[in-house]
Amino acid sequence: MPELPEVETIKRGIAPHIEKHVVQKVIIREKRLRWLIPDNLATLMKKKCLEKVHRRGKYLLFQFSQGYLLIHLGMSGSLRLLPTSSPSQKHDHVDIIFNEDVCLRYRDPRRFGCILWTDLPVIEHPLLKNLGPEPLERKFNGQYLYNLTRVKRVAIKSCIMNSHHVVGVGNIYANEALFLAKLSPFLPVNQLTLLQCKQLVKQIKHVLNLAVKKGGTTLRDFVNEQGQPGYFQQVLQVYGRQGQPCENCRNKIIKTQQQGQRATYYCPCCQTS
DNA sequence: AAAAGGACCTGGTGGC
DNA sequence: TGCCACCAGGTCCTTT
Repeated sequence: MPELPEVETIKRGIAPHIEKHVVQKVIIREKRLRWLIPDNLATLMKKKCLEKVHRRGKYLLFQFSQGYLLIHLGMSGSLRLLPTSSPSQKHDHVDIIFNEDVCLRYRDPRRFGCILWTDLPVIEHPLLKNLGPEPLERKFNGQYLYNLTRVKRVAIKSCIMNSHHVVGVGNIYANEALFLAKLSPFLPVNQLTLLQCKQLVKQIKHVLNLAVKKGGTTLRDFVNEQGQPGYFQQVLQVYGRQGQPCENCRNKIIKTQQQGQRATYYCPCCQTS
């Protein structure tokens, strides 16, 4: 389930191998992702030079000599670099072929991801233009979070997972950051003090930076561009640890469904405010 | 207006 | 062994 660290890991892995290369061929085996892959995508991309790979939130942006390819991995998507001759398997929906040694292969069993093309300046694309700041940039700071939340009453966990407020924080890292900041996931955001906002932002940045360093989190199916897992799951403090002792106070970690939505993991002893 | 819930999708798991 | 219900989760859309 790729969150920001996983997408960043993939970006760093693939970029050196495909930047400044020209697309020779695009194979689309299944176009029914979250939205249909455009019919003319292969024509649009053929013979175009990939200038640079960017990331915005959990989106990968492939900047071509003209136009951008947008890829989102949903929760089960992966991008790997393979020799063009390697046989495709089930759920390998798209190949972007640069030469016989370099094929960028998109796999997504659950098809929650998307592959789209835009000729607009990419930040004006409807999927990107309303996104909040990048969590690792200075614009995302305690004061920003404090100002944003004065008139809202949602639970803090929902707030930081909302991509209009800050991008890239999914369920795993939201749970982890709240634990490290010693904040209850259910706390209404307008009750946060400025100090608490600063602590939470600090921990979000900390946990994301550490996860990038570890090459992401692999719970079930995340693999990097080489098909290898990440190692951040070894550092997880609460996510997936229900019934196990809190590393801080040894009380049991609790798992609940947050308003029937995503699973929330927390320590009821340490995360009290 | 904000918040909550629904929908999309498939593989893995656990119960019977 | 087989069948089935259920869960996982990112994000847009719809409903409250």
